[in-house]
Amino acid sequence: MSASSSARIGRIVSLLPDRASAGAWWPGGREEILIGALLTQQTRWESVERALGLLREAGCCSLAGIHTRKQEDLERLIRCTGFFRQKAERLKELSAHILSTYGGIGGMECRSTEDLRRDLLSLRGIGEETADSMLCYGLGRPSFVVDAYTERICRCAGVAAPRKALKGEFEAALPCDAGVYREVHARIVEYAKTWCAGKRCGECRIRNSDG
DNA sequence: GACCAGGTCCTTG
DNA sequence: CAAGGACATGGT
Repeated sequence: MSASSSARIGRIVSLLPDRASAGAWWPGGREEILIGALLTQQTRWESVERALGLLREAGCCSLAGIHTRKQEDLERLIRCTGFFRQKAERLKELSAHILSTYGGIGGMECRSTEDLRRDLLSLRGIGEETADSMLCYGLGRPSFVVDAYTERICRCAGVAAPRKALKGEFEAALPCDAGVYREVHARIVEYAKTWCAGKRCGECRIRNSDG
């Protein structure tokens, strides 16, 4: 990890505008956030909100609710998020695992972030991004989330590195704080949604700034 | 109709 | 280890 990579990351962060919306960028209780983190894979957030709403109405937007409900019902409720068969199955596996291993989400509090991350990654359907989203947004742990937008913004800024490396670089460049990580990640996504897609990409201030 | 979305897993070379 | 396909719906 060179000093210059940390500086490059710092420059990217400094160029990100404040979020347009105030308040929590990823709303919901801890369990809903874990559920949403899985549902949001390769899917628009609007679809995830729709599915979370349906789960709430059905009274199963919780680990216990997911655990109890028939897989077939879950598939119907989360259908709009795509990959609904896998996701329903994986939500059930996640819920069963947390309930049996920790006795509930509260039982995760006394474990180290490293242990929790390793544990989440051992579950099917939970890769690095999803695990970090769960840790950072759901459990308040300082584990920086690197997603497709982060990778894209960094590449545009001349920082071409695999996601795993980018995670380390952001964590080295930022204070170790879950709130800071959440805010930076949120800004990256909000910025990228507007400026890193379609024809506006050419106007991107990050792409056009010199390192 | 093509292409993409806040990925992950499994199979091949 | 890199590359490619599968998983699936919904919006532009």
